[in-house]
Amino acid sequence: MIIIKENCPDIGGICDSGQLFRMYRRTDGITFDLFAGQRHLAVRQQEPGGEIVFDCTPEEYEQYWKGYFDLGRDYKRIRNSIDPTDPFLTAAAASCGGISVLKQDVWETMISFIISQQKQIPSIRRCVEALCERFGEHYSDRDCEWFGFPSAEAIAAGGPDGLKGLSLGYRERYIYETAVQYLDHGIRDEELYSMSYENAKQYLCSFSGIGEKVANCILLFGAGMTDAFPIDVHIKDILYREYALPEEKNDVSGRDGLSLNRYREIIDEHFSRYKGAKGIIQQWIFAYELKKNVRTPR
DNA sequence: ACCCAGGTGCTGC
DNA sequence: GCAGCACATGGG
Repeated sequence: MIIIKENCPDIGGICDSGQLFRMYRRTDGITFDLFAGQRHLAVRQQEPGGEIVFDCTPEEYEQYWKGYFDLGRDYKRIRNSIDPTDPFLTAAAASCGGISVLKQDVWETMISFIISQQKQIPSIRRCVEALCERFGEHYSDRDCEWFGFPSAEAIAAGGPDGLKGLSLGYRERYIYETAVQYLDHGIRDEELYSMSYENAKQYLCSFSGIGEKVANCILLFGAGMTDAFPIDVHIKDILYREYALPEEKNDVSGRDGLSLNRYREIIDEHFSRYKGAKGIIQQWIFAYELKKNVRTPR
């Protein structure tokens, strides 16, 4: 058991944040089961931001989970740096500023976010879990049974048709091809960490089914590149609604009325001041938007 | 029946 | 460079 008392992230908020897909809330509402790579971790937290209990050894904590939850970063400083004249961001940080950006396994993040495209989060969770059941190794500890995240070897060995029946749709081909490509030219996670943002993004985009948005998710949630800023439909909704100019909103109908480069411009204008934490801010406004849309948006 | 989801790749200009 | 389109599957 490891107990953290100071500067604790919001574990429930992380569970619902959409940056990972294999974390589950138990029926007691305060215990969470997290599956990452081949590992299982039980975490308990009575209230958001309160004391955290990790069910693991000190070695496992120091070696893996501490970095995984990004506990070495001063999140309070980031919250305090927020522009008080920005009402949306101020509200988002008040509601979701306890969410830390995770450092997940790169391969797992690649496949998870290839699956994520054109899917809602509950559906992504089911697909990732089904993939683990088919190709992952089986494990158990004293209170849990689970499947580890499958290796590239396992997926490639299944062949092009090995992914059928998992509701992956057109992403089947992307996943199989990426597994084969990864065996051919995949690099170690540490090598990716040491690359420049641009080179790392270019490398990731060389895989089938990984484009600009998914690459940014991998860099943010898997490589610790905290200035990566994935632009998805929810972020577009936010930027259009909260930050676009009234004139330009007059001309067009909705989020698709603005070009991708215009969105990049808006991000530059309002978020570049948070250098080193731009992606963390992205995660906070994304999670805040999800939370607000808890029932039938539009 | 219709629209949408943490998009990507391909075509044609 | 950018717009337009096909690509599966499930939910509202």
